[in-house]
Order: sequence, then structure tokens, then C-alpha cells
Amino acid sequence: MELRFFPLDFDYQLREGKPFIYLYGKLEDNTKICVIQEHQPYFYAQFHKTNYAQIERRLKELIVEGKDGPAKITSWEIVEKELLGKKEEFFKIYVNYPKAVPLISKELSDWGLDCYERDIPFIHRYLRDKNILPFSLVEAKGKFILDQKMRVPLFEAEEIKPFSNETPPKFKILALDIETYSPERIEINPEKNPILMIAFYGIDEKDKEFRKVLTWKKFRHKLDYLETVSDEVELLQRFRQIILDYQPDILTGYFSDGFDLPYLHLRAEKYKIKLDLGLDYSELETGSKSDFREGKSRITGILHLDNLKFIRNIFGKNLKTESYSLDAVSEELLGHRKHQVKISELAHTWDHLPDKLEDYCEYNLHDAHLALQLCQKLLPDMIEFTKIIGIPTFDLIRMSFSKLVENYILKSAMEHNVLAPNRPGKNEIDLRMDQTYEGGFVYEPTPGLYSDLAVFDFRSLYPTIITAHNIGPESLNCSCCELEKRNNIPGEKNYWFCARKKSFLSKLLERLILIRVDLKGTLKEAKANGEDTKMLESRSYAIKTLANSFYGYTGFFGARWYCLECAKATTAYARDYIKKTIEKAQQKGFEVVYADTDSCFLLLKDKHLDPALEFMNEVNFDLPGHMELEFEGYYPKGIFVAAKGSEKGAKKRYALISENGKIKITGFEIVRRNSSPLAKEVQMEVLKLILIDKKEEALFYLKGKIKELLAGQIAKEKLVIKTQITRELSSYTSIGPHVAVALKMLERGINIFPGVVIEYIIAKGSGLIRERAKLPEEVKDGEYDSEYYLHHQVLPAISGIFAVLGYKEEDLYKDSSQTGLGQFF
DNA sequence: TATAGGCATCCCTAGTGGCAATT
DNA sequence: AATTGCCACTAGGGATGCCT
Repeated sequence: MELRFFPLDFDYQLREGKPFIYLYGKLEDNTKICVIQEHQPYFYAQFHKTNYAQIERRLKELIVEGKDGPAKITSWEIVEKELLGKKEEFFKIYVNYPKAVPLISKELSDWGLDCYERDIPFIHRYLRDKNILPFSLVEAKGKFILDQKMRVPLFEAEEIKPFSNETPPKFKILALDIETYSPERIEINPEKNPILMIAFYGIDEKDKEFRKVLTWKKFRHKLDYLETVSDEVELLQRFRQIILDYQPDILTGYFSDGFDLPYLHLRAEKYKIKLDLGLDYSELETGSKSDFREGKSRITGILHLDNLKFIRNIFGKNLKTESYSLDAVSEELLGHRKHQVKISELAHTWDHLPDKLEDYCEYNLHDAHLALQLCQKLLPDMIEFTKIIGIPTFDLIRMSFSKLVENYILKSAMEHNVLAPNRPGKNEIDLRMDQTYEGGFVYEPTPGLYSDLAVFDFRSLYPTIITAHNIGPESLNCSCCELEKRNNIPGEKNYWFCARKKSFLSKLLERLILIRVDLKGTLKEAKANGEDTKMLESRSYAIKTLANSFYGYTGFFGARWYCLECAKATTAYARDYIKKTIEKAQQKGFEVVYADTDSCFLLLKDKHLDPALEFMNEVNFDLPGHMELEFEGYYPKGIFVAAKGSEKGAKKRYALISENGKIKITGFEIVRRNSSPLAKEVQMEVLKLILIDKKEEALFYLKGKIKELLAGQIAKEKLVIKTQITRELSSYTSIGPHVAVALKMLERGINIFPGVVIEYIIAKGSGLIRERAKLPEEVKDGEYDSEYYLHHQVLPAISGIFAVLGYKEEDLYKDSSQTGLGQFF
């Protein structure tokens, strides 16, 4: 019989010694199902034909003992594949089970053979071989089989193939959040501290909601979703039952990979409760006990999506947020925040004031609700990335950027009969890491307040250069073009790219660019018709993100398709194009104010935009391929400042105001996390006023603020400086203020790890700044170091701006500081 | 096992030289 | 007179976070 289903989660198992892929998903009527299919693992090897017969005999006899039984080669065939542009013959070697691939290939490597694609995860291999995309409708031919070890019907497929691109319209999603007992502030200790409450927030395909909070303390309340159990053991048992009863397609949370699920797991282990939540009765898998924060949490058959992982790895660069806390991310993506509850007092409330626990239950449920909404919001993006890259969503959202690109290339490699180069070994990585090359060109601006600026930039500069100039490891230094192309790359020598045969990499990129152009048309149409465009936008974003990552990938030391010349040539062309554009503008009589990598700022004469647009068209006329210079915008005013302690114009630091009064800030303290809100606020106000020609007002405002500052009247929150810890505290050679504060926090039992953002205030006192750096709660109102905030925060933020108008730094604070100091002496 | 390089800025670190106190 | 200790000053570099 035939059936159609949407595969969502994947696994493989040996059945009577044979490898089977397990595709967990649902039918079009939302019934859950597991489809299995046998599949042969394989890899490739290359060896010299002279030894052919001898090698074949050895292959036949080879047996390596492994955990899953003796690893053997089941068969092999000779195939022609393209490796880095060269067509060659390889042996495709099939083995008896997935883990035999590393065992057998290791042995073959020891014989001196080159092995390829021996580290491709078996499930990824299968999906690519069958051309199946997760979340897309798949057709399977076969029969239902009985298996008592499954919680869902099991269907064995003889044949399986993609049916359509369709994605399920709705999912059954369950979000999860736990609260734990922690007397010592943020201490996390699953050995010692129990779980106090668990919140669930679910939604099914019919939009019916499910809300529940479990807790094991009895108290009076008015919450209809609260279920009280007798103790933590029962709490964990109920947790298990609720997941099993609800049967979600997707389980979600916020850092559920590294906190909620491993914590539940460790507490369950403590009481010897089995969390056999998998649809095959397998247990919840989480990271190791010692560093569970780093691990992944998996339940076989239920797709676990940790929103934080996706945001941190992939989606985050699209966000403005300075922190990846649930609160900050929810605010940006959903427009609402966490409930404000003093979570540090939960333990005390639990012990002594149980009647006040209701607030915490609400808080707990609300967090689960936020996780659910985040998942719903991000799911289209996760799905579109999944469909383009063709790997399980579980793996995808936990992947670094470079791996995303690599997996996209791997999928396409199969379609183009290209063999993947191996990942670099340790020595190779070390060599690559020593290599650097020149990047983009930045034009030094002359400090000043300018009027009437037109900004142009190259659309997708690097991707379009790669395709227009056929850059790629496969086309590098071809023998056919050597004589004619040897010195074609601007400013580069002794390498070139083929003019005849398109490289695999640039072909791929070109395909992405074309799909996106097409998509933009569809999107426009859909919008005009008032259709829902979320999915199309997600797809467009995914494609753009991927395309933009190709260049960085070729210069990345860990890449399979590493190609230093490719990266070098890409930036060399880019520098050439932007410099030529600048020259051309100057020849046309425009003054160029600034340029960075792919952008160019022109001064308009008498406000006339038309000549500038004409110039743009002329540039475009000469550009190859998909390259295009675009008009980014017109700005009535813009300010460029000097670098500190220098006459020279500062690069990457300017502000523009558009016709509708919107201010665009680049590089200034305003957009930097590690600057106090006070400095940001003052800088913003001053810039605003100056950009609308209110210089006097700006100065007046500033002096007022300085007076306030020196009088100790600035609110504490405005003085908080936030700085991230980026490594283990012990590996700092230079102890800055944030590290000093972090060390203090560590002493108090607060968990500090890379990624934590430290908040501190500089208090009065003497000595090094770090000696005065205090936790915000340690500093009483007015006890901040006003001199520090004046000379290290406020003045540096605005003196460059006022300098453009001809003011010296002393002019800015002299009179106000006298009145200010008068209060102290 | 971190997609790239370019850049401004802050603050610590280590080195230098000057000066006064000490041997 | 030579040595030591302290201080002020500065160049250089570690560290962070931005820009494209």
C-alpha cells in the first residue's frame, strides 16, 4: 500500500543486524506514524589501479571488530566523481552498518588509501540519497508491520520518494519551562536542588490550547491550570505522563537543551524514574552530567526545538537585541516581556511563604507561553532553512553557520555528482589559521557636518563577484586559461579562475541568487494579492543568509571547500570595484564623503539627485553578471567625526538623518552595548539636535546634563555598563573592570561562563578603574564616580561631535564643572 | 571545530625616566 | 655617590563590539 506523510524527526536502528532509517512524522490527517526503510551506509575510497586485484581481495576479507558487531564491506562499485573540479574514479564502498564506516575507512586509510565522505551522518546521507526533505510531503510504498516496541504505528517502506513541497499547515506544539530551588542566587545544582514547578503550554492543530503548571507545595490559589502533587517524585512521574498523553509533534523551550530537559533527566535519575518518552520507548537523552549546559536533549520521535539554540547560532544576527535572554528576545520578536517576579526569592517564598507562590506559578506558565510563541514565530524560518539545506531540523538549529553552508553544499554536491573534500586535520587547520588576507576597502572621511548626501551600495557584492568571476576551488588555476588569465585579478598575481567551465561553487551560488530574484517577484505578487507572505519571506531570508555566507566559508579554516585564493580574489575584486566607483564619481564631479566595502557616499550638488542616479546607471552599465549598484537613500544631513586624538576622520562612525527625520547611527557609543545608558542618551540627544542645526541647544542640553551628573543626580540604572565575558575567567591576561566584577561574582557562588554579560557601575574611590567597578546593587544612589562618568563616558561620546562644530573639549564642561565641583568643596 | 577582515575605543600592563629618600 | 622605591607618564596590546 501507499501512504503520504510529513517526516519531522529521524533516527536509525539496527533490526536484526540491518540498518534501518526511522522517519517519525504525521499523515495529512495529523495521525502520528513512523516509517522505516533499510538503507546501506557507504563511503568512497581511491586507490591506484596497479594494486587493483590485490586490494579487492583484501576488501573482501576485511573484518573489523566493533561495538555493533563485526564491521564488514558488503559490496563495492566503481564510480566516476568530480573532486575539486577533476573527474576521477572512486570506489563506492558499502558496509554492513553505519558505525562500520569509520571503522572500515580507518583501516583503508592505514593501507594508504584516500577515503572520502566517511563522516557524513547516516541520516543525512539517507535524506540526500532519497531526495527527501524534512517537513515536506513524502510518499512511501510498503506495509504496516507489528512492533510492540513502538508507541506509534510502524510502516515499513520498500520505496520512498518526495511527493510535494507542501508543509503541514499546523503543528501540535508543547512548550516547557521549569523552576528550581536555588537558595544561593543563581546557583544551578541539579544534584542538590529539586524542581519546584513545571509549566506546560501547548497548542494543537485546531488551535486548542493546553495549559498546566505542576507543583508539589500545597497552598491556596485561584489558578485553574495548577495541579498539585505530593512530592518531586510524583512531579516527575506526572511530567512523563503529560508528555506521553499530549503526544506533541514538537517540544520546545528556551535553553531546554542545556537546562530544563537535562535538569529533569538528572532529577529523574536520582529517583530512578525512567523518562522513556521516545516513541520507541527510548529514554530522554541529554548532555553529560558534568557539563550538561553544553549538551543537546533529544526525545526520539518528538522534534525538540530549543529556540535559544536557533537564535544563538543562526537567527540572532538578524536581531538587534544585546542579550539572548528570554526577556530581551521576547520583547523584540513578540513585543512582550517576561513577568516581573523576583526569581531569586523563589526559594525563600517556597520555604516560608507558600501562600505567595501563585505569582511564581503564573510566571512559570508565562515563560512556557513565551517559549511557545517564539517557536511559532521562528518555525517558518527553521522550516525554510531545513528545506533548503535538507537536513533534520533538530540538527540544523543546533549548527554553526559554517556548517549550514557546508551542508547546503553537500546536498548540492550529490546532485552535481561532486565528491566532498575531507575536513582538514589538525595540522592543516593550524596552517590555515596562520593565513590571513586583505579584506574590504574603507575610505577615510574628512570630519565634518555635511548636507545632501546620496548613498549607494552594491547589492550582495561578494556573492555577485563570486558568480560574475567564476570564483571557486574547482576553477582555480585551470590549465586551459593559464596564459590569458594569469594576472587578471586586480592587485593579485599567479592565480586565476577558469573562463570556460563554471565552477561548482559559483554555479551553486548563482542558483541561489536566481531563486531569490524569482522569489522576490512571487513575494511582490503575493503581497499585492493580500496573501500571507511569512513563508516566502522566511525562504528569502534563508537564501540570502546562505548566499552571503559563501565568501566567509571559503576563507574559513574548518571548511571542506576551503579556498584561500577564492576569498582573496573576492575581496580583491571588491576593493577594485568600490575604488573604481569612487574614481568615477569624482570624475563626474561628485565629492565622495565616505565608502566602506560596498557602499559609497556622495555629496549632491544643489540637492539634485538626478545626476547621481545617472552616475549609478553608468556604473551599472559596465558591471558583469548579477552585480548591481543600488540607490540606498538620500540624507539631508550627515556627520562624520575625527578619530580620538587625531585629525583623521574616523571610519565606521557616523550619523545620518533622513528626510522624514529618522536618524541612522553607525558605530557610535549609542549602538554599543558596553557603554553606559547615560553616555548613549547624551550622545543621541546631541546628535539629534546637531543634525537639525540646533547647535546652541545641543550645548545647552549638554551643560545641563553635566551639571546633573556632577551633582550626583543621575539615576543608577543609567550608569550601568554591560560587558560580556568571552572566555574562561582563568584565561584572561588583562583583567578589565568586567572581569574583576565577574571574579567577585564567582566568589559569591554565581555561575560565570563565556557568554555571561556582566553589569557594573564605577563607584567613587581611587586606584585602577577595576578596583572601583561594583555590582549595581552595591552602589548607593549618588555614590558613583562622577569624574569617571564625565571624562570616560560622557565627554568621549560627544567631544568628537562638538569638535566638528569647532568647540574644544574644555569649552563643553568648564562652567558647569565649576558649579558642580562647588558642591563638593 | 568560531563564516571573513577592518576599525575605534577602553583600560590594563609593562617599561621608562625623574625625583626624593635611603644606604 | 650609588641605590632603592615611588610616581607619573606613555606606548603597546588585550579585549570588546561594532561595520560591511
